[in-house]
Amino acid sequence: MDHPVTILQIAEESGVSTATVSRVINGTAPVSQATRDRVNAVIERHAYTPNAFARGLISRRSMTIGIIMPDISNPYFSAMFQEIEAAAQAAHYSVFLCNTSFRASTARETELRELDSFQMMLDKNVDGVLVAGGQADLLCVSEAYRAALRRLSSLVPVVVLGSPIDGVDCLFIQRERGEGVSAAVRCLASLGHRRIAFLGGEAGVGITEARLTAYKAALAGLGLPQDDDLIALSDYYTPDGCRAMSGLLSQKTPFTALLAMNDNVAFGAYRALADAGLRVPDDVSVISCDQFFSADYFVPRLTSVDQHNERFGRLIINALLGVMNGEQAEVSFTYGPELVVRESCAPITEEKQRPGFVDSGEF
Amino acid sequence: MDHPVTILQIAEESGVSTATVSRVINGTAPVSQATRDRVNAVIERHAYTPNAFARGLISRRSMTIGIIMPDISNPYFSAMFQEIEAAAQAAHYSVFLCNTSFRASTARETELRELDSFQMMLDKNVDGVLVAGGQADLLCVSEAYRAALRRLSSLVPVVVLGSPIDGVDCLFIQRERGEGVSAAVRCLASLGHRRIAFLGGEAGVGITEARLTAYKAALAGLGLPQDDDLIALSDYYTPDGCRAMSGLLSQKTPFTALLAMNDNVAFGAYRALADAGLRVPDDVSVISCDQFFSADYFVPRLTSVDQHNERFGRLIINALLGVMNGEQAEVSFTYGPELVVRESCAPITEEKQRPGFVDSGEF
DNA sequence: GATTACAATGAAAACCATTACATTTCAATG
DNA sequence: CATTGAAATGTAATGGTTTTCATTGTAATC
Repeated sequence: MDHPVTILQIAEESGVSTATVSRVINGTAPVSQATRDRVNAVIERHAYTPNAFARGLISRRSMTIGIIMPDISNPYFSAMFQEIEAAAQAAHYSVFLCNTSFRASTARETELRELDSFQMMLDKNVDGVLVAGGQADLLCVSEAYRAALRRLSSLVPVVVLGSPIDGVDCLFIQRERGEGVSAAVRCLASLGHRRIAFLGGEAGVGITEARLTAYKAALAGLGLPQDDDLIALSDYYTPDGCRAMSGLLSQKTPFTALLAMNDNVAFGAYRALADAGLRVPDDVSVISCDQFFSADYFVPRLTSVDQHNERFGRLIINALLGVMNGEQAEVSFTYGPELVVRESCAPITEEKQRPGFVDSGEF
Repeated sequence: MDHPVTILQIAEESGVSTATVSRVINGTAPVSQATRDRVNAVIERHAYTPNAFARGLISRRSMTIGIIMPDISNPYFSAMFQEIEAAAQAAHYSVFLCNTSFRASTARETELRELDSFQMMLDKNVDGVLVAGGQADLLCVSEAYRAALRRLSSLVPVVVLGSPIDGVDCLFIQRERGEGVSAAVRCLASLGHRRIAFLGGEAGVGITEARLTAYKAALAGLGLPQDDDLIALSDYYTPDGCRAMSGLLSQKTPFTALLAMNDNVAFGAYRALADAGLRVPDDVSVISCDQFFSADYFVPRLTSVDQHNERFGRLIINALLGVMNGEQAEVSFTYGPELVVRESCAPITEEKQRPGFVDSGEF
């Protein structure tokens, strides 16, 4: 590997001081056209790039934003990441991504990895940190986590997706998360469904609990029966959706419609339903709460709630950039969820009832 | 934001010199137990972390590896990324990810972004770069790209997925890419299929062309008819697969089986087939060349070639780590592709032939 | 013509950790 | 007891850039 060129060599070769070269590069002070041209020519010839370490040492800025996410292979997060990267680059920042959770890891491992990732952010001298969808969105946050977040946020601007934690100086961003579920339940109810199952998500996680609450409230509001046996939590991926659905089916509690946490879970549910010989929407209607990108290609096409995740991604990165600039911007996400009706829901009719799936109507 | 603690403050507060503190932190020279304890206590109390810039300035290492990938939202790449991140972290490196292409971007934009990303890698002072699936895998590489890659690789160790480019000092890793296709074609042929379509992928891209070549060779080897009308290239995503499939169907060229570039494309194909009222595998058999993770959940389950992409991800990151350590390791990927037979293929029978889909057998 | 203002440039300090080199201390060896 | 070697620690140089402060030169103003 060649030894990189330094600003001193550029300066000597251009017959100026390093200060002048620096000024040419950064435009921080006027430099005569002649000198500028001369220096630029030398820079060009050597393809010189200033040493980021030396720069950072003085400026105390790395022009890097850190993003902590559980799992980039999850479409929800990868879509968000792309928005974030694009917006960051537009502001001349690059992003440093840290994955904290793989599908197989335990909650404990995930927490440890997230705590590690905080330290990594400090090690990398990032100028700001975005924490999306980690421990912070747990209903119950450990003391260690709280302390780590407190320390992180005392050293660098931090934006967290989740509900505020006492004594931690971050910007906490929380979007409304129940509306979409309510709309979905209303939609199913309007088609005549009374026994609606809830599928996927993890107990104790903010988003899941919020949706569960909204689901129960919507059922109550519409006078529909509530049955804990119709709630099958698991996780956010396809195998989880399939497993949860199978479990629900083997339980024999009757239902005619289904609310899935996201398209992945719905995909798994389709699979389990097919295995059981049930058809969507003839036997079971399905709505997914979180549209990714492929709902339109499901067979049958999946009715899903578009939560405008890309827009939300842009919102949070801009919020972080704002905080980094010392702005005290108010953050509010005004795009309500939008139920996109496709083919996976049908009105309930007597003949469509699966044998054994009897809604006694006694609730 | 608090002003971070420096090594000098730690030194003063511990009553030693900065050199000693450094030795305590890095273990580079013996320090008496008493001093070590004292210093560590102070470090602990201040939660001191050495400044990465100052460190990097001296060590010339950032302990960061750069990864350039087209699209992290593509499961192929996100799975690879996770392997890479895990292996890198095990070696105490963190990864800096750079996405160069979004679904909507043009080839020209993508090339520019990839060139930019090279510069970003240099700006970030990464210790090594992995280039996966970009321009380098194009059959025809532009002169600008070649020059940029030459420069990059003269300054930092680089591993590229693709075929060697003259005068560029990288480690080029190329895996065998035709075997899987051959196996798939053989499988379909053994079921009696003679007219097999090829779906997805982009013309001019190494992986696509390699598979196309293998596809043609396999057909020829088995004495099956070749028909360019049965080749529908597009891109690597679900909408592309759907579009390509629709195009193929509207063309009316008869076929009874289908080779899809990957599971995304196959998913789109399923959709288009359903739209046309065709059933898998009764009317059309489908094999995907590149299994992601959800093949098992397709309805019907998708027969797909497992290319061991996770293993391959591990191989390339270890190759890069090797190159960074100055090893001249031989790289060879010994895991052949594995055809995982599921439900999407069926033997051809007269009665299953779709009306109008006649294999005249004249080829 | 003297004064002022500013453009253009350079010298040197600062940023913070690491490390080569120097010094001191102390135990072990003969 | 003198000598040797290693352990323990300190001093100061080093890395590459930015930036403050100082200096020179030049044009504008009265």
